[in-house]
Amino acid sequence: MARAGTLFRGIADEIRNRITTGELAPGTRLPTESQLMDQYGTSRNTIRLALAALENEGLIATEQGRGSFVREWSSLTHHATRAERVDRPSSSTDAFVAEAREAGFEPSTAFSMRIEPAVAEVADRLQIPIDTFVVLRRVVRYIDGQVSSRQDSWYPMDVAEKAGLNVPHDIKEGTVRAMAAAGYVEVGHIDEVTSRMPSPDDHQTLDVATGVPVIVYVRTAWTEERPTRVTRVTLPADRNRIVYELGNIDAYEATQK
Amino acid sequence: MARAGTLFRGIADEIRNRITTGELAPGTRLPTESQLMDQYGTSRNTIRLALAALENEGLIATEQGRGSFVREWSSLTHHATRAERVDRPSSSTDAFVAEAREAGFEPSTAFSMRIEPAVAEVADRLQIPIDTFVVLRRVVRYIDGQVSSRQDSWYPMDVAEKAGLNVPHDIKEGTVRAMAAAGYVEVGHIDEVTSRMPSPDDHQTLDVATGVPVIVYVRTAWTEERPTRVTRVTLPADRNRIVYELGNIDAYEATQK
DNA sequence: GGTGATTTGTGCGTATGTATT
DNA sequence: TAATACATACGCACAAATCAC
Repeated sequence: MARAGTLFRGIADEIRNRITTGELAPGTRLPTESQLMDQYGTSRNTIRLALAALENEGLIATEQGRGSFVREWSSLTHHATRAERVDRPSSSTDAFVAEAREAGFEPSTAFSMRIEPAVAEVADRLQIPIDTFVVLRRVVRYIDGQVSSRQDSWYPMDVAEKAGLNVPHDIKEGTVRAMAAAGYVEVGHIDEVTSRMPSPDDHQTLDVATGVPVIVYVRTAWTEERPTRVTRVTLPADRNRIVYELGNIDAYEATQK
Repeated sequence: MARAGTLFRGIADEIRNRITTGELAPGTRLPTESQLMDQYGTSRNTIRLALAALENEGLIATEQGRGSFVREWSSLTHHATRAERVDRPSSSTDAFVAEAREAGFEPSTAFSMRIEPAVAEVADRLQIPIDTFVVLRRVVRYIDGQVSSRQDSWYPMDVAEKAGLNVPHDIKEGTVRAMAAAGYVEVGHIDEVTSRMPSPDDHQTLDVATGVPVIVYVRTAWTEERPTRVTRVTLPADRNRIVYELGNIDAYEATQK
C-alpha cells in the first residue's frame, strides 16, 4: 500500500499492482467509481484522476454506463520480412490470412486505389517533385470485423501504369511480383519504424482506444535504378507486433524442435 | 471552429488544429489556463480536460508553475541492421556515437553487468529453463545528458564465460565479435518490434513524458547450433526511430546523389 | 536572497447528461 | 421504466513550482 506523493497516484499505483500481479486479469471489471470512493474515502474526482491515469497507460478501458475493464494486449504477428519475399509462394495478404486463421481468427481485407499528388513524405522518398501524381493503393486488414492494420502504398505513375497497378482491385500475384514482371525488380528497401499516439482520425479509422499507441513503419523500396515504391503500414499496438527475420532462419527453427 | 459534441473536445480540436497547421510551433507556450477560461468562457476544469487530452496525444507538455508547451518530436535514427553487422568496422556503440555527433549532439553511454536468473521472456528465447543464471549486460545511451535508449542483452552463462562477457566493463571490439572469436558465430536473428505506454518506472529510468510511447524491440540471435543472445532495446518514441536496411543499399544511395 | 505574483497540480463538492442494464 | 454507471461541466480552496522584482 505504498501511497505515492498524491492521493490519486497512490490509488492508481494500488490498482496497477493488482493488474500487473494478475489479481485483476484482462477482461475483469474494476469496482465502480462509487465503490472506489467508499473504499478509499475520496471524492469522485480523485478516483477519476486515478482511472484516467491507468487508461492512458493502456491498462484499463472505461465504457460509459458499463464500467472500467482491464484491457487485454494480444498480439498478432506482422511479418515484415516474410510478407514480400519474392522467393516464397505467399503474397502479403495471404501471409496475413494464414497467420490469422492459424491463431483462430477470421480475417478479411478491404482494398482501394486512387491517384493523388505526392505529399512531401512520399515525394522525398520516391525522389520526385512534390505534387507529382502517384498511385495510392490501400489495404485495410480486419480481424473478426475489427481493423488490424492499414497499409498504404504509393507508386510513381509510370511504374504503376507499366505494372498494371492503377486498377481498383487487388492483384492476386502481389504488386511486387507484378512490378518485377514489368521490369522493376526490387533489390532492396529501407524500413523506418516509429510509434505515436493515435490522432482523433486514427481513433475512428483504426478503431484504436485511448492509451494505445500505433506503430508505423514506412518502407522505401528500389530497383537497381531508382526508388519505385513507398509503403506505410499503421498498426494498433495493442493487437500487433512486427517481426523481422534476418539471416539463416532454418538454424533457429531447428533449435525449436 | 467546428465544436465537437462536447465543450472540452471542441476546445482541444481547435488547439490541435493550431498546432498541426504550424500556427503554434514546437516550443511555443500556450495561453495560460486562466486565459483559455476567459477565451472560451468555460470553467477551469473544462480547460484542463482539453489540455489533458492534448497531453495524452503527445502534442503538448504541461509544467507546473511554467505553462503548457507544444512538444517537439525530433528523431535520432537507431540503425537496427547496421549496428551489429560484423563486416563493418563500427561497433554498436560507435554507430550511436557517430550518428549523434553527426546530428550535432553530445552522446555518452553508461555500462553495467550482472548475473541473474532468467525470466520467462529470456529463458524461452534462449531455450533454457526459467531461473537458469544468465549474464545481463546493460547499455544506457544518453544524448546531451538525457536518456536516449536502454539496451539489455542476456547471454547463456557458458557462452558469456567463454567469450569473456562476464566482466563489468564495455568490450571495445563488440560483444558479437567477441562471441565469434570464441566460436559462437551468429548466423541469424529475429527482431520482435512492439510499442506500449511507459510504466511509472519507465518515466523515471527513461525520462519519458506522458503521452509519449516507448518502442521496444527484442532480438533473438543464434549460431548454427543454438540461440546465444537476447537483446532488448527500449526507446522513447519522441526522439527515436528504428531503421532496417535490407538488400542492396548501395543502389539506393546511388539514387540520392 | 527573499517576497509576492503567477501558473499548474491536487482535492473537495455539486449538478446534469448519456449509455447501459 | 427505473436504476446504475460513466461523461461532462460548474464551482471552490489550497499546495507546489516557477518567475519577476
